[in-house]
Amino acid sequence: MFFSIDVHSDVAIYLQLVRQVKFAIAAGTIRPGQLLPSVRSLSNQVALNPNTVARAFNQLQADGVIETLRGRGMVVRDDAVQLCRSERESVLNERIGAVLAEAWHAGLAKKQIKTFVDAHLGQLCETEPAVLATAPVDDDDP
Amino acid sequence: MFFSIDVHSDVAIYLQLVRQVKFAIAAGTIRPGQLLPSVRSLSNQVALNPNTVARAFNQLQADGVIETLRGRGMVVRDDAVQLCRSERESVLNERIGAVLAEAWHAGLAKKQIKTFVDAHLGQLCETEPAVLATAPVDDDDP
Amino acid sequence: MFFSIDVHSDVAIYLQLVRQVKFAIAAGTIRPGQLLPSVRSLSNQVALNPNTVARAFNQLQADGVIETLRGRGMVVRDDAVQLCRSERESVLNERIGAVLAEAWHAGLAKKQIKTFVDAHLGQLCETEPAVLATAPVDDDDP
Amino acid sequence: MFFSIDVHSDVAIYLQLVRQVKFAIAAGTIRPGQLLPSVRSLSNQVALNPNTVARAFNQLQADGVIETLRGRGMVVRDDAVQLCRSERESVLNERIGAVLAEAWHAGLAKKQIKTFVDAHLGQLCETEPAVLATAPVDDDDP
DNA sequence: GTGGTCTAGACCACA
DNA sequence: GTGGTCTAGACCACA
Repeated sequence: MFFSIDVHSDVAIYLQLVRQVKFAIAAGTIRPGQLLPSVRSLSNQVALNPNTVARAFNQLQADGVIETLRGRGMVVRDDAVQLCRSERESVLNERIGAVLAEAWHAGLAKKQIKTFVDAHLGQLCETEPAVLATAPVDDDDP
Repeated sequence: MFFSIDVHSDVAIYLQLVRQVKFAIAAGTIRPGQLLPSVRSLSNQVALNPNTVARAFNQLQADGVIETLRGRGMVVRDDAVQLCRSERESVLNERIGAVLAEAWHAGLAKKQIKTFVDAHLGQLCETEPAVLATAPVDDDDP
Repeated sequence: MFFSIDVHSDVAIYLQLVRQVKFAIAAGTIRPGQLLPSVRSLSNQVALNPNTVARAFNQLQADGVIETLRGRGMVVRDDAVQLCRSERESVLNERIGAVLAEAWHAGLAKKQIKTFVDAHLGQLCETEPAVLATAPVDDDDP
Repeated sequence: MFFSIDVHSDVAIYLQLVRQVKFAIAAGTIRPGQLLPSVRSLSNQVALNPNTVARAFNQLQADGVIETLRGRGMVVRDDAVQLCRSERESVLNERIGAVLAEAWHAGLAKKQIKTFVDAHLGQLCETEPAVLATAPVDDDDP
């Protein structure tokens, strides 16, 4: 389980962790029932203060993605996959809509916007979709 | 000169002001040589803390979009139009690219992303591009 | 706005704050649109670390009860009253049910349980319901 | 000897064990002189950490409910029945009082509280009090 | 070993 | 002035 933290990002570190865990669950890289690394071990691994990691786990718990097993650790909930998947889609869909609407209201022509979009989509095509796409998961996966 | 501020947005209020001014200049709604309202009057009009408005004006000045006319106020610079236009395009292009890349890295299929984009673009088509399109400006305008 | 914290309680301090704010909103002591005391002032008032107060506010925000106004503070949301009221009722109803069920499963006779309940309800009758009952609020209160 | 452990409960597992043993003794399901299963066998049976079971037994011993028979194991003490019964009543009585007082202080009307109580008591009536009622015990039993 | 809570103090953007 | 984030370190119950 690998996480890449960008301390210079404008997104809070603990939120970067939250997002990455959710996306990993949506992609099937992390599975229900799986025990997450402990706060201490993960904070060592990513060189963060344990409180920061704990805050991320706290958020994930509040979001219904993981739950704590007393004295054992945090485990991914059974219904986390569908939760994370639908959240992923709706969040990204909204964000795409917001950006396009902003461009439109800023006065960009629709044709211009389309040109931008196609250029970016073309670039994405060249690189493979990283870990996530290599692990498409069916719910009835072994 | 109308501004719509969303206090619930995750974008700082002063940045919302900056962005709207720049976009209005790019679209020709605000023109070079035009005198901006004073900090005091504008802060009254949009019910904002004067500090917030002043900060926005400072930012616009630092970005080379407006300049002070001694004793008269802030005025839009002659070269602001091309500045704002090119910034508008590059900023929006970058933002579009970032969102699409995020969706891609989150594991969304390219086809899925395209579906989202097309749906949003379709909706935009229905509404006219507001004030901005009604004031198309040539670069050699003032 | 007064809060009473019991540091010896088995309920976490920040949760005591959360609960008291919610109940005060449900009772009408704190109203929508009202600005909560700042983290710093409240932490001084109740002699707690600011982080602890911030954590409570954070929880309240996550629960949709309050929202932050950038640079101004935390404000009670418009829909907080009905939220807190329904939560108050459901939470307490559940807790009552749980205790009665526990007593029942522990082998207490129903008659015995009723005796206990009536004795306690009788005692409650003697004391007035504190601040809360003296401030029954209609939504269309001035 | 059956125990039902809820790992999601906010009550510590070892305390769930302690409570269930005490209630079973109060109800006569477990009787004085009876040998409890060993820590090892019980931890296997209920799939718990042996430490957890041992901790429960320690607590029961500290509470004077069970005692060690050298080389044979833990046995229920002769005076455990009256101990558990009186504790059962006082504990449950206190807990009922606490919940009702909380509801009262939260601003619920007394009438409302009564409605909740009666609804729950009604439901309890429908189901028979499980194992416990089938084993009514006299105090001078063993 | 595990997570939960609390304190203390720093730095930041924002209004 | 406001809240948000992060670090550092302590103590606790629990398994």
